[in-house]
Amino acid sequence: MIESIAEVYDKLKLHYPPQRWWPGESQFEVMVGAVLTQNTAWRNVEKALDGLRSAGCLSLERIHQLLAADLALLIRPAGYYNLKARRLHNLCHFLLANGGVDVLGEWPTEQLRRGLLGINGVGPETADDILLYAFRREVFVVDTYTQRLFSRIGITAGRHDYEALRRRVEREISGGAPEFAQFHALIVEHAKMICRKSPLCNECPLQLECRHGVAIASSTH
DNA sequence: ACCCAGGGTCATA
DNA sequence: TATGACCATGGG
Repeated sequence: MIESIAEVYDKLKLHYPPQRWWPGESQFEVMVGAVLTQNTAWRNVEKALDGLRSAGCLSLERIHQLLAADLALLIRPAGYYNLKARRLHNLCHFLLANGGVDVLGEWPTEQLRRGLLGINGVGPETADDILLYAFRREVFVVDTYTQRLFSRIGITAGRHDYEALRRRVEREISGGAPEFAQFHALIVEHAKMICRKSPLCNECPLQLECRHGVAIASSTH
């Protein structure tokens, strides 16, 4: 039986290679990816990012200038393109209205987090993606995989409670931003593995999320 | 033909 | 506070 969050991290590190996660040419590209990947497979996000790049539009100024309709066309493979075009514009507006990415880099983490959450289209996970992977702040990202995993193991009582879980991981895992990033990446890697290869509890690689013989890979299984 | 993916907002009750 | 509808493409 798994008892602590640190124990989960240790097991994941033992069974999977170190993950290189969220490669991006710039902080801004990471932020764009964070919006585009909302409820969307990453491979589709890559297509959209490539589209923006090859159009020479993967920059704060260019996206800000684009008409929503044109932007939507460029990010079409990422899905929800009309919605996400608006959200990207909202993000750009926030960045420009506050002096740009470098100036925001000087903000304290809590202030920056509140600012990001104030953007229409940026919720808790997207904000924390940006804080951790674009600004390298000591913030852990709680995504649906994380919630499902911890809920199954019995670490959480199965409640949503995003903030509580985030704080708890940040308190129990030491090492700061690099460790938070690695932990999050390993959770996603693990989720992909069990989803494809071992949907059943008894076959899962780590015997990690086993509980009452129920599959964890998908809530609908 | 279905299921779901590295969510978030808004309208209802 | 808590559900439900909605957004939409692409791969399994």
